[in-house]
Amino acid sequence: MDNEKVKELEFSLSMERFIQAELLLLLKQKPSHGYELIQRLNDSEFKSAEVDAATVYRNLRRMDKEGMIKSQWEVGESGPGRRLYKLTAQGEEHLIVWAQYIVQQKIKLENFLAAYLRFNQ
Amino acid sequence: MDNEKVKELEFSLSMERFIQAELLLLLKQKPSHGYELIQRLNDSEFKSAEVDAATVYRNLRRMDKEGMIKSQWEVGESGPGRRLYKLTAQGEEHLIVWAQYIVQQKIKLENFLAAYLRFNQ
DNA sequence: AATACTATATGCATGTTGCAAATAGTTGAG
DNA sequence: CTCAACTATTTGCAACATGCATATAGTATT
Repeated sequence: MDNEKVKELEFSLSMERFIQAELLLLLKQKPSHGYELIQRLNDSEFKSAEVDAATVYRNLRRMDKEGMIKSQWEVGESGPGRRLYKLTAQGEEHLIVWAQYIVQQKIKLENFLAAYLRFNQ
Repeated sequence: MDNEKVKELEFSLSMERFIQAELLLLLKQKPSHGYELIQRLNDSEFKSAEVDAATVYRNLRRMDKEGMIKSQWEVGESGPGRRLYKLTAQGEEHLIVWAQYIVQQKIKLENFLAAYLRFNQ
């Protein structure tokens, strides 16, 4: 476990940018564009509330700039142009860090719930 | 499960105010003041990084104002004055909602990890 | 021509955090 | 006695992420 990198995430994030992890995973499964990712997010098992489109587009642009994903403008046969995103090698590594971080967060929640239940019975 | 109330939390929080849940639980276990709560948080099983004092004090004041906890100024035999916090009935209810919310978040993380592992093997 | 759907981007107010710094009483070391 | 360290709380500020609303624009349907 690369605890150093998990620490880096810990530093600036709580659970806020969880959407990034979701997007990276979806893009690992298959390249996609923003609009489609929004639909896939709303279908996926790991969603809670309806996602906000602006948040998705903004996070995609950020990850693009940071090199985790790369985009390519597509003028399809129909509909407006769209930006097709693909996961990069760097993004794949980042997803691993995310997974480690999420494991830790899950443990944290479990510890909380254990303490909560222990005290409630 | 009171999904309406869990929804309310969902609305404005991601995982940011998780510290509130931790504080409510600690105060349910026993009344405490801010400085002590910081130490208890750093000892507790459900902590991740070192907690920031300002964040603790601010959240305590907020929850005080909102009626989830109530404070009482104490001039001890030694050391500077301190604010002793106790959990209120309303706070106890709120903690239940938090626990429900945390269960949901935990499931969300598990679903993510399941999808991640499924795709990685 | 009007409406709906696909598709992306941006502005703005709001809320939370971390760090730093201010304040202040108490205790212990030299 | 004085300086440092510890207990204890508060406030200011910049940074950041989000949600909602809005703008833009191409395409398809009625």
